[in-house]
Amino acid sequence: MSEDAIFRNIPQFTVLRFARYLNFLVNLPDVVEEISSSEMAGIIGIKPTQLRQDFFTLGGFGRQGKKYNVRFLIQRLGEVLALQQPQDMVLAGVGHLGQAIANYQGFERFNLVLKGIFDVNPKMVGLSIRDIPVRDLDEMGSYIQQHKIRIGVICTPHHAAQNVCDQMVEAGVRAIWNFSPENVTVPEDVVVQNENLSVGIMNLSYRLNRELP
Amino acid sequence: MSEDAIFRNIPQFTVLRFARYLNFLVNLPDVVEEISSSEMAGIIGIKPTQLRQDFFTLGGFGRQGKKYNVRFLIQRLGEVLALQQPQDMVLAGVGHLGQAIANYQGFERFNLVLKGIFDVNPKMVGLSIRDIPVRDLDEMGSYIQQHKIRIGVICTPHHAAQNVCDQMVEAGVRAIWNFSPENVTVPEDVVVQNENLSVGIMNLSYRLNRELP
DNA sequence: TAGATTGTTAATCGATTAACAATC
DNA sequence: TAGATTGTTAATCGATTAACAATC
Repeated sequence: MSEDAIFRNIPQFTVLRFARYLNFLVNLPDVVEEISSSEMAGIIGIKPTQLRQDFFTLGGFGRQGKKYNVRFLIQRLGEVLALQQPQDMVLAGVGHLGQAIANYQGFERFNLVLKGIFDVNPKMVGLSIRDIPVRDLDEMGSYIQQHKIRIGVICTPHHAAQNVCDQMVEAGVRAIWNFSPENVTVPEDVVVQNENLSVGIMNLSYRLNRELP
Repeated sequence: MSEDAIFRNIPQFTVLRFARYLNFLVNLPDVVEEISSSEMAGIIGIKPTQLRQDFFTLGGFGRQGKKYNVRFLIQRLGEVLALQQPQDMVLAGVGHLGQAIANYQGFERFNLVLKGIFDVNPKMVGLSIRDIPVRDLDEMGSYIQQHKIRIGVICTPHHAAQNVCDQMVEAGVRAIWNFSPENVTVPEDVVVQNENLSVGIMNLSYRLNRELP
């Protein structure tokens, strides 16, 4: 069985939790060298058994009787989530949300690097965000091709989202991270992750009003 | 059976999809008066059967042989998600992400109204975002009590998140929407929704590199 | 050895899908 | 009536949990 084979068919909710585990682990103080399934699960808010079952999909991350080694865990989860090699991203739409994403420091720690920023607004074009120049949207396609970018972030308003998405895909992007409220559609060989902010707050409203005693 | 009773015990993934349905529906052009389960499911990217099963948890939203009425759907989903009455929010942390959330226009459409904005940085205090003054964090507790705010949004850096969360809960907040990478902990009678941005992009990285052909 | 801990299987629980009846 | 559509049950599928063996 190839290395790659064991990465296939991990349950989708397990992948999501892998990301949460990794995020938790990298934020741990350096002095913490090992951690048990129950400590970790407790803080994240799940059952220890679920965490161990998750790790079991990959053949187990530890040894019976011993806690998990934090550095090993971080390294292995990064491998599973394909974060070992740097991956470049472009971002379109420099509104408030686009600026916030472009300024977010957290991605580089996972080898995700924002390379190009694009907007249609001439007032924005020419400015820089963290030393990355904002370019005209017309240049996006050729930039993506030239730099072989595979990840595109959409922060445009609703009405522009599908068009920008199409341009990204046309130019070679294979993963779309969509922050607009629009449900963009893509070909089968492209993945989309919708990060619609309203969904989160509506879910919270339900839980606050309907689940709480 | 009381009106409220039928809102209890809706499967958690169904609630999340209710939010997605509602978001989709409010973005529809006004001329669209009715829509079928297969049209809607196709655009959202799920099976029509799942959508109908979701609606069935509430006793069904339509009638056999007829498409769904868009206005009725919007009204009913708003009811289920407890968005009928306006709900006030406070936000702490006016970094890039905090500013983006404070400027986001999309929430008001769901009756979610940002009332108070707070930060520790004296350079920020006194400024206004969309006519809402930024106040000193020290004033947050009494503001929450005075205005009986039940929803708190955390956009602070990692190290301040738990402290800010505690202050919010202490003052009476019952729902925390947390955008910091920290896993904040709350008492049992408070709900938290973590909106960690890194989790989304890590999941996308997995799907791009491990699931795509 | 005793206690703590993870690995692993099997049981349970919940979510999704298929099928078709009911209705327009 | 025929075709389109949703309502609803039952079957399937997948995710979570419990239990305990294995190991340190």
